[in-house]
Amino acid sequence: MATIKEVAKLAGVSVATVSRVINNKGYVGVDSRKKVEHAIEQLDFSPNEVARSLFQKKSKLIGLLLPDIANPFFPLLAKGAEDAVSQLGYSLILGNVQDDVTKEEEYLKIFEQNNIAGVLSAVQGSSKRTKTTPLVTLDRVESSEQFAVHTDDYQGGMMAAQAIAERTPNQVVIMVGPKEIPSSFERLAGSIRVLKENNIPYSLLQTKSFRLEDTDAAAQLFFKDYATADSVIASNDVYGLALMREALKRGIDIPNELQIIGYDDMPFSSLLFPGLSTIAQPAYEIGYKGAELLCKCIENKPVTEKRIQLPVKLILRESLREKVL
Amino acid sequence: MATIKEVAKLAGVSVATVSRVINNKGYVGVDSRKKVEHAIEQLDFSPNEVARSLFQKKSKLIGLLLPDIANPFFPLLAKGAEDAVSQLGYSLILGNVQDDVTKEEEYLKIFEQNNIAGVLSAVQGSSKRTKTTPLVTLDRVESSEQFAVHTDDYQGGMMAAQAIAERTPNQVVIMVGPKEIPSSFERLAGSIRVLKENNIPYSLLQTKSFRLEDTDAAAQLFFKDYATADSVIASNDVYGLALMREALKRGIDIPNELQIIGYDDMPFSSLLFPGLSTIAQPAYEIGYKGAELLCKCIENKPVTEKRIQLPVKLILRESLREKVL
DNA sequence: TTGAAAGCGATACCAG
DNA sequence: CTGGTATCGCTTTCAA
Repeated sequence: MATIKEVAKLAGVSVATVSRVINNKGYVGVDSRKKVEHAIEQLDFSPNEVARSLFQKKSKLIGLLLPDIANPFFPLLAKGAEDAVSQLGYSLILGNVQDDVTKEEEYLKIFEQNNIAGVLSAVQGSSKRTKTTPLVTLDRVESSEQFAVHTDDYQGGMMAAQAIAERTPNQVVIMVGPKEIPSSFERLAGSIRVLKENNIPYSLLQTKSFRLEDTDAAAQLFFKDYATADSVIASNDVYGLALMREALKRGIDIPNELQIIGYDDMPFSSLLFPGLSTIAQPAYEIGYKGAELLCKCIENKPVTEKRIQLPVKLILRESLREKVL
Repeated sequence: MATIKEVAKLAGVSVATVSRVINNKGYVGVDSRKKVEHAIEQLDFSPNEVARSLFQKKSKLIGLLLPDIANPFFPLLAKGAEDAVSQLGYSLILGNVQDDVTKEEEYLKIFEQNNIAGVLSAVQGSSKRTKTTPLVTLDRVESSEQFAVHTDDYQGGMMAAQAIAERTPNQVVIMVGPKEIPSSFERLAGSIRVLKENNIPYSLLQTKSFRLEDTDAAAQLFFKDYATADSVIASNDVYGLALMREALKRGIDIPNELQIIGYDDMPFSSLLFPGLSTIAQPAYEIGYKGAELLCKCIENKPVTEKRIQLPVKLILRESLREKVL
C-alpha cells in the first residue's frame, strides 16, 4: 500500500500538506490540493489506520461484546450495531464471551491494546471491568449503567401476562430466566403483578441459562412437573419453541390445551406453525441505537438521552388462544 | 496504559531489554528479566498492539467477511472462527456485507488499512478482490480458490435426493438456490443425478436468495405452482421451514402429503415439530478449521491440506416419511 | 500556505 | 548480555 510519503513525493509537496488534504484540516493552497488529490488517485492511496491510531491513541475500532453469538437474538443485534457503526466510519471487533468472565476480561484487554474507540456490550458488568473507554450497555442493563439501550422488561413481562390473562388461563407457569440477568427479574415482576391483579394462580419454573443446549431439559421438566398447566410464559422464544416442540410431540394441542407466549421475537418465530406468540424485542434497533449512542460519546457530541428505552410489542400468532372479551 | 518506556524506567533497563523479555527473544540476563517482569507486574503493562502492528506491518486482527450475519448459518460459522482465532492469539473484525459487493470492497480496504493479518471470507469472489493478504474461503467455495474449507455439496445434493428417493416420492420439486452460488449448482447436480438414476420425475423451482425475507414468497409460489407435489428438496432449512409452515397452515399433512428435506441443519431445525430433516453442514467446524488454516498461512507454517472438505450428514427428523425397504 | 521535525509505542539492528 | 537508535506511517506543532 502506498504511504503518505510516496504521495508527497509524487505530488511534490511535504507529507504535512498531504496530511492536511486527507484530513481536510488546515490551510492548503488550491493547486497543492489538486496535485495531492491527483497523486492520491494515481497511487490508490488510503491512509494507514494503524499509524493514525498510534498517534491519536484512538482507533476507528469498536469492541462488541456478546454473551453468545449462537443465540439467535445477538446476530440481529450485531447486525444493527454493524450497520450503524460502519455508516459512522467505524468497524467492529467481535468479542464472543460465552458467558465467561475470564474471556470477557481477555477481550477488554485486547480492546485496550488495540486502542479501541469504545465498547458496545451486551454482557453484564462490563462497565465494572472497563475504566476509561466509552461504553454503552445493551439489552441486559443494570440500573447502574451510565449509557445504555434497553427495553422495558417490566412492561414486557406485564404484556406477556396480560396476553395470557385475557385468554382464559387455568393454571399458568412462568419460566423465569437466569437470576443473574436483571431483565429476568423485571419481566417476572411485571408478569406476577398482572397475574395477581387478575387473581390468576401461577407457578414458577426457574431456567438455567439462555443457551440453546439447556432448553430441551427445561421443556422436559415442564411437562414432568406441570403436566396440568394450560398456559406458559416462556423465558424467551427458544424456550417457547422447545416447549412447543415437546407439546406437539406429546400430542398436546396448541393452543387449546396449552398456550404459550415467548419473548424476543426471534427471526424463526414467524416461520413456525403454529407461530409463536411473543413479546418482540427490537434487537436490531438495540444494536443500531446503541452504536449511534456510543459514537456520540466517542466523538464528544452532545447526547440527549443517555439511557434509551425502546418499546417492546406483543406479537400475536397461533400459540395463544382466542381472546375472550 | 503503561508503555514499554515506563517499564524500562521502573526496571532500570533499556526499552530494548524490555522488548526482549516480553517477546521472549534474544539474550536477557536473569536479574534483568526479574526486574522487568516485576515492573510489568507493577504497572500492569501489556504491549500496545497498534505500535506492534505498525512496525510489523501486520496486526493480530483477522477480517471475517459474512454475506449476512442474520442468516442463522453464519453466526455458528463465526462462532467456530472466533473460537479458533482467539485461541491462536488473534481477534476478528466483523465484516457483514449483505451480499453487496461495494460493501465487501469497503471492508477489504478497511482491513488493509488496519494491517489485517488475513481474511476469512464466506462471500464469493473475495479472492479476486484481495491481493496480498492470506485468505481462506469458507463454505461457498469456487474451484479457483487456493485455500478453502467447504463441504461436499454434490454429495449433499445426492444424499438429500437419496433420502427422498427411498421414501416413495410421487412428484418431487427441487428448490434451486441462487445461481451465483456455486454450491447451489453442485447440490442440484447431485440431486438430479440420483433422481434420474431412480427414474423419479422432478421439477425445478428457482429461488432468489438465501435471505430470510425471500422465503415466504417462495413458499407461496411453491403451493401455487406445484400443488400436487408430494416431496420437496428445499434450498436450505429456512426455505424448508417456510414450506413447512405454509403446508401446516393449509392443513397439509407433513410428511404424509408432503415430505420435506432441508439443508444446513440450522440450530432451530431440531427445535421444531415436526422436526425438519436436513443435510447437516458443520458450520461451526467450517469456521473453526478455516481459522486454523488461515493462521497457518499467516504464520507460514506448513499446511498439508489447502482445501479442506468436511463431510455433510443426513439428519432424519419427522418431515420425511418412513423409509420403504 | 507550506515544510521540517518531534513523537505515538513498539521492534530490531548494531555496537559495545 | 545490554543499550542506543532508526524505523513503521501518520498527525501536529512551530517557524518560515
